[in-house]
Amino acid sequence: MAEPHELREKGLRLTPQRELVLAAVRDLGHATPEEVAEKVRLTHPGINLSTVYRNLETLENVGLVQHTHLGHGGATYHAAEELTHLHLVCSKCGSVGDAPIEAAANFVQSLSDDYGFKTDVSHFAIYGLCENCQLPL
Amino acid sequence: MAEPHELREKGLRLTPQRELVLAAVRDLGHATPEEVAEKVRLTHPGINLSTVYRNLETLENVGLVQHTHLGHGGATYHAAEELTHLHLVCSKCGSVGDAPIEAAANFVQSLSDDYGFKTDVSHFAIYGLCENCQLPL
DNA sequence: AGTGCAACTGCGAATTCATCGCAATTAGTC
DNA sequence: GACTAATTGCGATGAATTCGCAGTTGCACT
Repeated sequence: MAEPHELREKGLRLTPQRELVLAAVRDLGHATPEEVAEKVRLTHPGINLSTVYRNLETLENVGLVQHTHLGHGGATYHAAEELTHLHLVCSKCGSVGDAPIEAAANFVQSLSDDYGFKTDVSHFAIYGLCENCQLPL
Repeated sequence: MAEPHELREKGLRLTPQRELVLAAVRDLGHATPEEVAEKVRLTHPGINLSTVYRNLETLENVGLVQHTHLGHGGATYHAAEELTHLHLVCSKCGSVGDAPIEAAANFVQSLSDDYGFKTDVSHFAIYGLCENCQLPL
């Protein structure tokens, strides 16, 4: 069959490290580079952190993964196909909740209509207080 | 008269550095700590970066300034009274556009109704493509 | 299967950004 | 004018990310 691997289709070389990084991102949902490295090390202990960073960047360039800024400093990565939700980041407890993308549809539309701004929903993070953290102390 | 200084009203000591940091944030609209330091150095060359960081933190604690994450790593600070707009951050050119908060009112409301999530509009950054960067190459 | 080249990896060093400890200074109080 | 605690400067420290380079390895082409 010689079904070409998805990485090869993107013009990338197929290395164990690269496959594992992609798999880790898919498994983890969203994860920091550090977490990805940790996951990869389960099956490939020697992998270097630089390699993880470089592969995340490469995979992002070909559109297989994407990153989001969920607050503080670090970026978190997720698989590109998994763009079915918004991230609701709690500024207090740091939890990351989900909401369907449709919840933002009207908002996105009106930003486009009124300001010519095309909101990139995939790079979208929403800050606030989650339900739990609103409870009285 | 003896009109007490706004900083003293908040229980803070009135130092030249602190005043200048606050003034810089107000002048600059939004700025990184580094940019604030640069601005302050125009009139107070010796100011230390740590002092800027500490004062930004202090001023944030008493509610005179706030910070937002506009993307990459760094936080940007703005005066608290200037919370009248959303930040539309262009992922390509990095420009930061404005839109009135009301543009998000429905969206915020529905997140609250449907998910119990209280969106903190002041800490809100919206990623996407600005009008210019949508133009054909 | 063997060869060659460019892409990729590992590793350590270098950068960048933010925080911390401590001694000297200084604002505000009496 | 003197006292005390807050604040500053400065250098060290720490975390996160990037970079240079030499060695390795995928894969295209015999």
